[in-house]
Amino acid sequence: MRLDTNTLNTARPAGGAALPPSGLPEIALFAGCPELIGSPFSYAREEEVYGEGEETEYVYKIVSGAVRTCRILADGRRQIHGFHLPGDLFGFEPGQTHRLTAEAIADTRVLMFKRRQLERIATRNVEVACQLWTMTARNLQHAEEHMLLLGRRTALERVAAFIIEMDARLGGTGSIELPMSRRDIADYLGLTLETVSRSVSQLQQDRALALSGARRVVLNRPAMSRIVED
Amino acid sequence: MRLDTNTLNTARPAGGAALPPSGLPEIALFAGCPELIGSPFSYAREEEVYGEGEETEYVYKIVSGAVRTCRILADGRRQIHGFHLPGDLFGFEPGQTHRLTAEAIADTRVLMFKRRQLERIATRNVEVACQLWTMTARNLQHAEEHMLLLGRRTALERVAAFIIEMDARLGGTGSIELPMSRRDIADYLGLTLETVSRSVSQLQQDRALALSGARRVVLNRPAMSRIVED
DNA sequence: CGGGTGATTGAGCCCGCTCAACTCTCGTGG
DNA sequence: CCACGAGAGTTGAGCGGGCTCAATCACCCG
Repeated sequence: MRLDTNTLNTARPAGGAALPPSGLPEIALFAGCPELIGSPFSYAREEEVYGEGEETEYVYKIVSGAVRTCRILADGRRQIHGFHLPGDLFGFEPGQTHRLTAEAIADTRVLMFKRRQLERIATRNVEVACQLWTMTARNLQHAEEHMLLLGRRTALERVAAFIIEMDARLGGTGSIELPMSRRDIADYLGLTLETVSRSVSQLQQDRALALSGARRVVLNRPAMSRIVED
Repeated sequence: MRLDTNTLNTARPAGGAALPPSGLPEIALFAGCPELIGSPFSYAREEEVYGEGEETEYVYKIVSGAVRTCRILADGRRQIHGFHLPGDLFGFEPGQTHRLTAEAIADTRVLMFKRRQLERIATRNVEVACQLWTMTARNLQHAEEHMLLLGRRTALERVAAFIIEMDARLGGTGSIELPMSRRDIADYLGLTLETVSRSVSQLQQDRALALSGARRVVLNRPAMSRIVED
């Protein structure tokens, strides 16, 4: 299974950590675009970044922490559409208003960019316009992969695919610290938190992964891949 | 629930039928772009238009008929990502290869456009580039809506939402002819064909819709909306 | 040491799946 | 005109994966 990150990756060196461990992340949005400078901002754990229906005024790039974007039905059912990790860009949607809600999963630092300014540059700079389109396309690709998962995968396959995706996005070292709760995972995978927990236990029993605490995961890559193979 | 068509609508007059009932559909892809002329082509029912992994050489615009795009797992599980109806554009994916398979649901006539040529024009014509981006964005929006459906909706809600979506895309008259089989609907909604059939029967019993034959549907819009309301 | 949050585990149930029989429609040919 | 067959759709019976509800456990942080 091929799960691409749904991110425009500018800060992350190929195959390296989520952020350069030493220096600060660059403040410009794109490498070739020094006139786009972001304003640093912070959100506390569980704080809303923007809500469904709000004006799409800013675009955000995560420096540290993590953000979820989701939709909620009137009766409380929630579908998380994606998780955004350090280096990821989010909040860029066509149209005047956000169709999703964005909330910080952990204490999160971001850089904010004026959407208007970004668009103004995109109309002039083909490079930037292309990067924006690529980002939207990558989001679409991720969504397509996720639809297959939601529509046709079993609970065990979903959880395994999720862990593999997270490992890939967090550096691909095979040893990760999940930033989100079981409930968040469940709402991302279209399951209940109990089923997620049971599936993780199952994977551990099958020696496909090892836990230390609930969130620290070491994966047995071959075994995990075998579960989700298509 | 707001379900947008995932189409770049150029041929369809606002609120009108899928195609102007009289004249032929225009042969150019975009209204303001007469140099892009498509070649007519036809596919028989169940014929493949392109397969997963093939080169993305052409973009297609449907003149008549219908096409599904899907992914299939090794064990036969299939997820249909979308249906493409007259006036819709499909086959435009970033990257060198198609990530989805496209097949004709019914005998279908299309116009084919060289992807390369389209991209060449897009780099020069901001208007066209913007339309392409809007199309990708609309596909993404549709995908987001669909993820909520696949992850958090009941079978009855899914089927009701599907009929509403089809009505909207087929003219919004409240009386439609479904071009696809129960199996196709099932693979779109992440259900089995039996469950789709049962749900349709249920909706009929609840007076939310009326059938004549399996594919001709007249909907009771208020009752249908009540079922999927969020 | 409690207290609180998050995660795990257990027991039972139900929605949607599986398997199977039946019906309906429609095209073909006698 | 009906007979027939094939494919699509419907309906029924029973099962099971994932959900619900609830109890327990693990881990922080005072």
